[in-house]
Amino acid sequence: MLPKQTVAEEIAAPPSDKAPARGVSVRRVLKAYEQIAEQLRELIMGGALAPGERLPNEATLARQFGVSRATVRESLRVLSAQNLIRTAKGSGGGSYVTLPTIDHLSKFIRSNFDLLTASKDVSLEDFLEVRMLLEVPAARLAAIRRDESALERLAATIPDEPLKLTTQDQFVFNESFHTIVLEACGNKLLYVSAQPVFSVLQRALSRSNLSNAFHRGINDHHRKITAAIAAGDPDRAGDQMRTHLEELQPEYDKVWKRTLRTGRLG
Amino acid sequence: MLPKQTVAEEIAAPPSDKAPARGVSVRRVLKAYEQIAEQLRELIMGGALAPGERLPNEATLARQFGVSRATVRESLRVLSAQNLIRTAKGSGGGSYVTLPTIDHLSKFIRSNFDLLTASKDVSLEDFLEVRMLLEVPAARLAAIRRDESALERLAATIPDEPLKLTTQDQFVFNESFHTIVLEACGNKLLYVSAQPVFSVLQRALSRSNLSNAFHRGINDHHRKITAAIAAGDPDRAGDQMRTHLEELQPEYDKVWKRTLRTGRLG
DNA sequence: CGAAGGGTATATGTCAGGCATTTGTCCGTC
DNA sequence: GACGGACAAATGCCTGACATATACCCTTCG
Repeated sequence: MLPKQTVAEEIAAPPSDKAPARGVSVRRVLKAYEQIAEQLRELIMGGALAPGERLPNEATLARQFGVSRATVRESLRVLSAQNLIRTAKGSGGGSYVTLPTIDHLSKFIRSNFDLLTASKDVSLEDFLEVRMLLEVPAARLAAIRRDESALERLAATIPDEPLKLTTQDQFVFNESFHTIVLEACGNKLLYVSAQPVFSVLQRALSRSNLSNAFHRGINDHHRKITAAIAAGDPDRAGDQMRTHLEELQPEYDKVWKRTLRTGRLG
Repeated sequence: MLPKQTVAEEIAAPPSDKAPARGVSVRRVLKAYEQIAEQLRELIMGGALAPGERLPNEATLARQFGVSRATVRESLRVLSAQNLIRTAKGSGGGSYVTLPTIDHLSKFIRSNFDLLTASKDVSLEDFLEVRMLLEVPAARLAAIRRDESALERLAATIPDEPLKLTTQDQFVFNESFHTIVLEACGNKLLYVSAQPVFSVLQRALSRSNLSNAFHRGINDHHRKITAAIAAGDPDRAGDQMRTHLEELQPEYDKVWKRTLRTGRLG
């Protein structure tokens, strides 16, 4: 007989989707709401249901799929958790197909990266490494593709009187600066890849008490990077960003372990 | 009076979460299942509910939150769609906290990137740019951190007799090669960032008919990259990867628009 | 003594039906 | 023409019940 395995154990090591026990290929029995969600999902991904389009109402879907309304609703919750549909009450309400926005995606990735920090799979060094890989080129690209509005917004993230700000406010400025650099690089895919990485690191730092000198130093860096971008000098912008990140590293080292110990959300 | 706005219009441009209509800060009314999902989610993210831990059964949750079982279930579907819990039937069943795996995350990101290609926000150039940014350093790192097993698996992805393979099989080899390079770089965060980008591009190509000469060329590149990694020469590995990607670019150009026209899943 | 087999408790999965609430629309009134 | 109320169309949520899968225990038989 097959070795006994309780549900709890199976959940710890779930069976792979495509690896059958033996040669024959079989699929796990899918619950009704999974099948419905899957079908609707494919209709959306395949373009059969265009963004903005309205799905049939729940009662109709229930009839079409031959299930109860409760089951349909559970499927719809799955889809809406993935930002594929939105649902509204009332007349003219119903479920509408939506494309996930960059920000949805960014938020989702970030919260998952957050969880990765808790696992042993990914280390602080990994985060810093990827951040360096993405933000240095982003600064370079920003210098090449800069426009007036980006430059203005960048300048606005560097406070004139840093000493008058609380640490929390400092971090708001800080976060804005890096976000705007990523926006200014003109590549939304790069933005959405780098933003969550930065964001996780940032939040780790934001829970520590940092000296005024530290914040002054950061603002200095930011000013230099901004200047290089404004000058349209990609090499200098990249170098400045690299230096900036390298000098931050020791601070992250100090804070990281404490973050893990205190728990993820604190 | 405020301008009229129907549900459908509101869905096209949903109100920002944090931007209040006027000075006072108010929150949108949350549906019951949203509140419950949010609470449970925070318990998980905050570590109050550890991975592997079992949630109370649905009836108990319903009592605790003061709602019906159906409402609790809709919340649980949301969480399980985000891979935060898994649910099993039967005695010893219930909902167990799980951390999303790297592969879950990768898959999810990929399917969202897929949708991005359909929007006008992200272009082919953006994809190629990010891919270059990530895979070139990945090849460099792989050369530095390589180990025996990775080298073996890399070699196995380069067929000796490419002409005997179907196009589809070629792509399986192809995909394996790049995936293994990303794994061999030793940074799981880099892996999970780069894999979806690569994957989207790859699938676009895989629907076109490519010449045998093309496949031979790719295998050649792969061989050179593998050799550089095996030799532990990061500079050469990076250069070879860059060349490889640059030479692929024209092919993507040819295929991309057709992919968009035929629809995403076609 | 050990293995096989059945019973049972415990959960989730699904259904049916109904009432509450929200919201767009239509229509009548002033 | 503006205002206001009735109405229709959806989702939101509830109650109660039955179906089904599964772990665990207990009995029985080789």
